[in-house]
Formats: sequence, structure tokens, C-alpha cells
Amino acid sequence: MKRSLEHIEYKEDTEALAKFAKALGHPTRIAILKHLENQSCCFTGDLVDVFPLAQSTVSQHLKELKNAGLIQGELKPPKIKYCIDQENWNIAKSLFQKFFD
Amino acid sequence: MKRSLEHIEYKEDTEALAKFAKALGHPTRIAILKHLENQSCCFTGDLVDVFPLAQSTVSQHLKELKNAGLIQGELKPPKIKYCIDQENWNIAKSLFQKFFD
DNA sequence: TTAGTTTATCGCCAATAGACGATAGGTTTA
DNA sequence: TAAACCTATCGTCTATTGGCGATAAACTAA
Repeated sequence: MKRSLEHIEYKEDTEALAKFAKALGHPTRIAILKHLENQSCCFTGDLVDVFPLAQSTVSQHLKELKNAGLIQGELKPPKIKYCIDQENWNIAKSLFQKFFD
Repeated sequence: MKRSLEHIEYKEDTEALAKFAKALGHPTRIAILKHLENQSCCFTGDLVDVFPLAQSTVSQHLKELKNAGLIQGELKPPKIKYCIDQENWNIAKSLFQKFFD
């Protein structure tokens, strides 16, 4: 994008909401989060079994969810346990709530 | 994306939520919608004045919001009046609500 | 009919996203 | 130590996104 440097300034809430929404903007990531809500937590391998996607692809989606703050990874060697990041989850929840009135 | 043809099948709600989220995944579009919530309605030209973006860019964002169903355009020649699509807005609202529990 | 106004679309370009296979980096177990 | 297991990262590819200017399309007003 040509204007990536001379960035438009938006309100903090607007940026935050867009960031969360962007992370939710792919059905696989929605499905991952729904899965995490049910199971409360799970490992990467569990998800690779659930979705017909390469392990690297699932890992990439997890990374994006983690970057958005929606999930967090806990080292349980040799596995990694992913859970909803409850704090940011609540922030996202209230941002969407407020947005939709 | 290599697998765009052999698409994964997700639940209807998952697809719908991802579609709405994707449309919300850009700060400009969030800002446009917030503006529409305040003004209830507005014309393309109004938004072009508000945002430091080319007219074609604003038009493009409006198109994406319309494709997602979040807004609708009403012909008021020679202008076009954009408003929130209340029906789909409520659908989106409840999908996000349900998603976040 | 002509000119002006308003918005959508087209064509282009750079950057990002989404998929994959292959590889690397841990940890556990034999 | 060696082998096995689990996950992240790298490199590559294609599709999509987001920006712009220029142009087209549709309507109004002179």
C-alpha cells in the first residue's frame, strides 16, 4: 500500500477494534477460537487433526491470533498449550459491544 | 491461495461471522461505520471530506461494506445516500455477541 | 445539447495474506 | 547419543487488499 508510511491517525479504539476484527476475518481462525472456547485449551496438533490444513498453515493462523492478543501459548514440553487470552478477549468483547451499541 | 477451489466447509455462522469481521478489519471502515452511526446516513462526498483519502479509495471501502451487507446505498440523484443496513447489522451484532458469549 | 456534479469502475502498483513443503529447533524416550 | 516427536519458521507461490489517478456513467441544471 502506497501510503503505509504516511499513516492515517485513527482513535485508539478504532485501531484496536479493526485489529481484532482483522484477526477474526478468516473462517479458520473463527473455528479455532470456537474450538478453544469449547475445549478451553488445546495443542497445535489437535487443531491440525481437526482442520484439513497443513501443520504450517495452522501454526500461521495461531501466530496471527496470538499477535492480535486473542490467544496465548503456554509451554508444556514438548507441546504448546494454547488458550484464550481472557483479558484481551474481554477487551475485544467490550469493544465490539460498544461498537454495535 | 492454492486451495481456493477445494474450499474448506465451515458452519454457516462461522463463515458469516468471518465475513463481517473481515469487513470490519480496517480502521477506515470502522471509522466510516461510526460516522454513519452518528449521522444515521451520509453521502460518499461527505466521507471524502472527512478522510484524507482519494474519492476512489473511499468508494472502494463503501463497496466492501456494502458487499458484506453492513450498509446499503439509496439513490438520491445525483448523490447516493449510505445508511447502516439495520437488518444485517443486527445479525452481525448477535453473531458477535454469541461468539463472545 | 452542453456543462457541471457526483459516484463507480478500471488499470496499475506495492504490500499483505494464505497456502504449501521443507527445514530447523526444542524435548522426550530408547 | 540417537531417534522420535512436536511446533515454529523459512522460502516460494498465487490471490487479495489497499492505495492512487484517470475515466466512465448517470443525473441535474443551464
